[in-house]
Amino acid sequence: MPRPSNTEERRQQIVSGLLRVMSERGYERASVNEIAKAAGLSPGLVHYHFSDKQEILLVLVRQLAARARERVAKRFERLGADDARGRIDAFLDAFLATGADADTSAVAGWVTISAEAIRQPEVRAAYEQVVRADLEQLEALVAVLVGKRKARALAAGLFAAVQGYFVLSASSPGLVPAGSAANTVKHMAAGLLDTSAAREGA
Amino acid sequence: MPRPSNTEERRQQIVSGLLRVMSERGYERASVNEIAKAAGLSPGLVHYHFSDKQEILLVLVRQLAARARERVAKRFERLGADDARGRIDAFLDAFLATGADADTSAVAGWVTISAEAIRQPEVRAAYEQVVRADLEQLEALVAVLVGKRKARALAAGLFAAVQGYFVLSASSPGLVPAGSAANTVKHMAAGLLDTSAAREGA
Amino acid sequence: MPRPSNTEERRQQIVSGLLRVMSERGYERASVNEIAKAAGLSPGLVHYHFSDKQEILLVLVRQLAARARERVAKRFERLGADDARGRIDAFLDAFLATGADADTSAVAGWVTISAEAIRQPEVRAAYEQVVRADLEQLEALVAVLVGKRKARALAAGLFAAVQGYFVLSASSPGLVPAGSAANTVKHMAAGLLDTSAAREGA
Amino acid sequence: MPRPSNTEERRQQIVSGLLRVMSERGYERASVNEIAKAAGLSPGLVHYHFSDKQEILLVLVRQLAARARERVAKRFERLGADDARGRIDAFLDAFLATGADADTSAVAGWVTISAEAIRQPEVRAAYEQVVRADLEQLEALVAVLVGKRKARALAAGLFAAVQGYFVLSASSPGLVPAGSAANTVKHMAAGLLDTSAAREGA
DNA sequence: GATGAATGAGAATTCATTCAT
DNA sequence: CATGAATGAATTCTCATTCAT
Repeated sequence: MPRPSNTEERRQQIVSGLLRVMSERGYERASVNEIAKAAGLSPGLVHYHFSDKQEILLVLVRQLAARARERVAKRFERLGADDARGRIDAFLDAFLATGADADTSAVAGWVTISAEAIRQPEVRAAYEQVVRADLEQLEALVAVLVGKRKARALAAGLFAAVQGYFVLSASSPGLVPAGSAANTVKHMAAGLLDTSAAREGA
Repeated sequence: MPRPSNTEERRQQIVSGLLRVMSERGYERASVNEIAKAAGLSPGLVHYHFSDKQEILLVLVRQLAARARERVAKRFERLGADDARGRIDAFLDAFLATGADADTSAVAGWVTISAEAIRQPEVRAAYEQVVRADLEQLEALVAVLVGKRKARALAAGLFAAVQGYFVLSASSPGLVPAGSAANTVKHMAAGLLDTSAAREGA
Repeated sequence: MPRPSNTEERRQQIVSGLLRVMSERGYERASVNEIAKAAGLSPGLVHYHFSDKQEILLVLVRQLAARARERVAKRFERLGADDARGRIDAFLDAFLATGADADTSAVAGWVTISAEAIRQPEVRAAYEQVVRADLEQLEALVAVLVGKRKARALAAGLFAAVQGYFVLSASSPGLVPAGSAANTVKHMAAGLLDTSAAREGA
Repeated sequence: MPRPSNTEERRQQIVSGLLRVMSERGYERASVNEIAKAAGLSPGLVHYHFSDKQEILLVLVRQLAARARERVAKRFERLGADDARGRIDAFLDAFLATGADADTSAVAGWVTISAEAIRQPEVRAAYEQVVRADLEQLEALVAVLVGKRKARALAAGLFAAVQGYFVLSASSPGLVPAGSAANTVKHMAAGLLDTSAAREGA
């Protein structure tokens, strides 16, 4: 009679431990020992559940992305299926209203991940996959208003603004007026989409 | 007759070495040995010219910022002193026209620095200082058009978009339509500032 | 009614697992986890049936030796009890005809065991015991032809050649002409024993 | 004025340290720390002079082989260039007279290397290269007496006997009559080559 | 100024073994 | 008998920094 498996719970503890330590010390300096300590586990157990440190990071990438998607989905539920403008705002709110201001360590973690994606091919692959999915979702919403031709660039611009707020709020909190991020990006969206839509329509 | 000091040249070589190695391997994995090799110098000499690795990074932060300021200033020369809109576009072009598309390693280096700024207090201080200076410059330009009250938030939004393009182009090149960054942010600026200015003026 | 013991079967699975893994990775790198996996069992069970990793190795030593003895005995059955020359050839064939050419992993395992015997006293003891038994058997056969005085050294020489073929075929397959081992050692035996016997007889 | 390089001396110390420790504990259990201790150096220095543990082993393989070649060459000096039989005996003496009996740790090291060559591709490559060179040298000598057709197999047989003596003397000293190795293999050679030569000539 | 050898403190990772179930 | 989670020591390797020359 084997002991009931608690692997998923343990893996989750470890992933959370990585996020906690990483947001305080960066990925490289997040030693497996400290991750284990933060998770309340022994160091050896980390490598029992994960083949290496990078694998923990990859799970974290997907987990943070999944959380964001859930926030988006939850906001979408309250909106009509054809309210493209409302959905764009909801998308931006989902990322910035609770992302940049609220969950400091998730934002710090995400920015750290972005930087790691520059050189670690597997991290980059995971990062690109989730970014591509988000971008495509936003692009589809934008396309309703301005047409497919311009949608990709405009969506990228809005998404860049979101990512930029993450960076600035993690690296230089205090420089960005508190609570302004979501509103400002929604204004940007309005400016981009209304004038574009107008011109497009003309 | 003492030999003429080549300290400044050596320091520059080392800083450039750090940028090169860092853009390929990140800051933590940029070992002093590799920095020295990239600089064509011996490892020992690095510590003759810099007290520690972090000091090289701090110089690099200021150097990358100075280059950006120069690009801005050069573009300003061609514009009238009262052409606020032109100056905003010039500012954004200075960062994105040559920044995101051209100098890959500088962009990768800058994104890496942003992430390091999250935890290393001295890096954060240097980073914040240059970001604050840039932001204040942009804010002043924006204030001409929309008034001081809203300028900070709007400038922060535009600057966030710039930083976000850096991140995306470094971590996920290919997801952002090539060459679209500068134009999209200028459109954002137009949307933000024209509607704001209009409402402000009304 | 207790369930019927499958201990022997399990032990055999584990020993075979060790041989398989060891022939691919060596003894030290043959982790208990991999041995268990190769045996289709759980890691914990390995230590239920064996007190430690070395004990598995000791059983393997005796098992490989027993297999060789069986091959020798089987070949002896076809020969007259007084055909000393035939028996020597049969002995050599038993080791080399199927040993060096056929069962790659057994040969690799045996060579690995030889090396482990250099430092692990218990492995050495088991190894020496089986080597001594083989040597004494061969020595007795040789003694019939050349007398006791020279038998030990000549038997050792032939046995050394056998062991050497094992090493070469495991470490550098391709350097030894395929299929030549048994014949060459039988020629060696002929040369050694006939000239010795002649001189002895003279 | 840099400190004069002592790299070669250090590398030699480390290689000797590996041989010493390896002959007592095997390759896997020869920890870098102990190698360093045996070499009288700090652990970090080992990795300054060698990229990894395996590189030390590769140098050792070539060094042990070079020593054997030198012993062969020294013995050849005393012989006429056309004395093929004398040269074969000299070759065998060079390996066995001082090899198996005298330099215990070199023999133990070599046997250990043979076993490592089974799985580590780079070790195998280095091992095969030196074995091939030795074999070809012996084959050329043998070919003078028995013709090219049979030379390879006979040379391999004699070389196998040499390697087998190494294994037995390292793993089971006491089972081989002391001092008998060289003579026995020379008798084997005589038996093989004289009967072969006779038949060849007939 | 310059060199590159040297140090020693971590870092990730592996693994035999134990043990609760 | 059986499972597989858990432990903690050991190991290889990296690296900023120092220092003799």
